[in-house]
Amino acid sequence: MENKLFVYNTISRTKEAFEPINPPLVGMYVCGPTVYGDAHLGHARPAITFDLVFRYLQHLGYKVRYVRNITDVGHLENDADEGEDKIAKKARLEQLEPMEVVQYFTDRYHINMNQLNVLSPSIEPRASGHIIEQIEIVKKIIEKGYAYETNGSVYFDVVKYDSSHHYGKLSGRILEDLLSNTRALDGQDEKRNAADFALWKKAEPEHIMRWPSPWSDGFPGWHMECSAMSCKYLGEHFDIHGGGMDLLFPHHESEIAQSNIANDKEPCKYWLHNNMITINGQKMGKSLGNFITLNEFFAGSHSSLEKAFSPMTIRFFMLQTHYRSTLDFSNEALIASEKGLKRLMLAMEILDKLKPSEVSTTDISQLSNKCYEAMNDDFNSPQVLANLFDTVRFINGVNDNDETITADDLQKLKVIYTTFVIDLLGLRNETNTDQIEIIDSLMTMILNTRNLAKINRDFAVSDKIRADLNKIGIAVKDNKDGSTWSFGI
RNA sequence: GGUAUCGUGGCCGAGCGGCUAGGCACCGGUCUGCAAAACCGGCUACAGCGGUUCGAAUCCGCUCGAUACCUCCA
Repeated sequence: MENKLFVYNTISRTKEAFEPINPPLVGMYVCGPTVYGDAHLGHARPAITFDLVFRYLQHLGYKVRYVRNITDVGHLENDADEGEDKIAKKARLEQLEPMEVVQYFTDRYHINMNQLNVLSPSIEPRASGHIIEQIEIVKKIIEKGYAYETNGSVYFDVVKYDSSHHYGKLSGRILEDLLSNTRALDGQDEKRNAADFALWKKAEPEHIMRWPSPWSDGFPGWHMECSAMSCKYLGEHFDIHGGGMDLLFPHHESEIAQSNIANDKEPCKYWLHNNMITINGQKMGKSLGNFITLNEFFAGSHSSLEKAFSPMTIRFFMLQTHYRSTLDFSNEALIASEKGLKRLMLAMEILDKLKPSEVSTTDISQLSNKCYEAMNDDFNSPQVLANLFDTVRFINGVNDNDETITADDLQKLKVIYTTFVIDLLGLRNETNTDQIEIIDSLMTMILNTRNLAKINRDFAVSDKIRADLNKIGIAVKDNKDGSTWSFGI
C-alpha cells in the first residue's frame, strides 16, 4: 500500500511518518476513564479520537492491539474534599462496595461508548487487577536506586532521574522551573523534593481500597498503572501511547521516567494527544453548572441544552474538528452538525438508489485520493468530511438528472462512502433498520391516502396529514414523482 | 508567573508561502397547490502591531485574549 501515514508526535512536536516497531503489528495504549461517575464530553473526545486511529490503522492492514484501561483505584476528590478516594467516597455515600461503584459506572461507560459507536478495545484492563505487576515495577525502581520509602509510601526521585535523563521532555518543562514554581506544602512532607511523585501510597485507616505490599497496606501511585499494564500487554517499548492533553503533565511525563528506569527504555515511539473541550467558550466544570454528561446530551435533560442531541450528532461534531484542536460546544454548533450529518446520511441513501448512465460528469478517482490524503495527514477527519460533502452535491445532481454517472463509477463511489463514512468515521444511520420496513409499509399506505386527497385537491386533508406526521417526528416531502418521508423535521 | 495548545467570515471549523475549504445560518432564484428537500447564485474572513519575502491567514518577534497543566492525589 502506498499510503504514507503521518502522525503528530507530541514528544518531537512534529508530524512523523508512522512506522511500526514490528509491522504489521501495532500496539496502542490509551488512558481510559476513572469510573466514579457518568461519562461526559471529556471522556467522549479521546474515545472517539483513538477509535478513529484504531479503525484507520486496521484499515491500512495493521494488526492492532488496542489497550484502554479502566482506572478503579486510589483516586482523590480533586475539588473540595481532601485525601479521600473518589471511589471510596462514592461508595460510602451510596452504601456500596467500592467495586460495586466501579462495576456500575463501567457498565454505563460501555453503554455510552456503544451509543457513540466506539469500538471496544482489544484489552480493557483494570488497575485493581494489576496490583502485583505494579508492585513489581516499584521494586525494580527501588533496586535501581531511583525511589525511596518514607512512612510506608514510596516516591520516585525526580531530581536524581533528571541528572541523567530529562524530566519534562514531553511537556516542555525544566526541573528547576518546576521546583521553583512549586508552592510550599503545609506539613507532612514525605517527599525529598516537591517534584517527586508517589509510586506507592500508604493507606490511611479510613481508606477502603487497599492492598498489601512490602512497604505498607496501600495502593499504587497513579502513573504506575499505565506503565504496568502497557508493559504487560504491549511490551516494554510499544508503538502508540494516547490520551488527553491534560495528561501530558505529570502523568505521561512520569510514565516516561518510570519506564526509563524500570526498563531502560522509552515506553513508546509515538505520543498522541487529543485537545480539550469547552462549552460556550468556558471550561467544563461542576462548579460552573455546565458539566454535561453524555446521557444528558442524549436525553436533552440539562438546562443549558435546547434539545436532545443524538450520539451520532456528538460523534459527527467531534469528527468535524481535528483532534488536536480545542473544540467548543454550543447549541448552535450542535444543531449545525445535526443537519450536516443528516445531509450526509441522506446522500448515502440516495446513492443507493442512483441509476447509472453512459458517462460520468465528474472524476470520481480524485475523491478517494483526497480522502486518503486527509487521513494520512494525522487523521484529518474534518478534511475527509469536506471532501465527502463536495461529492454530496454531485450525488444530488445525479438524482436530479443534472449530472450523470457510469455504473463503474457508481460502484466506486459506494465503496468510498461505505469505507470512509461507515467504516472509518464510524458514523451510522440512527434509524432502526429492524422496524423500518414495517414503518415504510405503513407510510406508503398513509401517503397513498394523502395523495388521493391531493388529487381531489382536498389540501386541507393532505396538509393535516403532513402536519400530524410532522408532530410525531416524520417529515413528508412532495416531489414531481410522488411523496417521500424521513425521520426528522 | 512558568509550560503547552490555540485565536479564521453571523456560528462551527479546514488550511502550513502564491490558487476553492466544508458544514450551518442568512438573502435571491428554479421547482411546488402550499411547504420542505434538492439544485443554481449571492454574502466572504484570517486577534492586534511590527518584520522577512516579488508575494503571508500561512514564516519570525512582540502585545492582547482563550483553554489545559504546573498540588497532596488520580
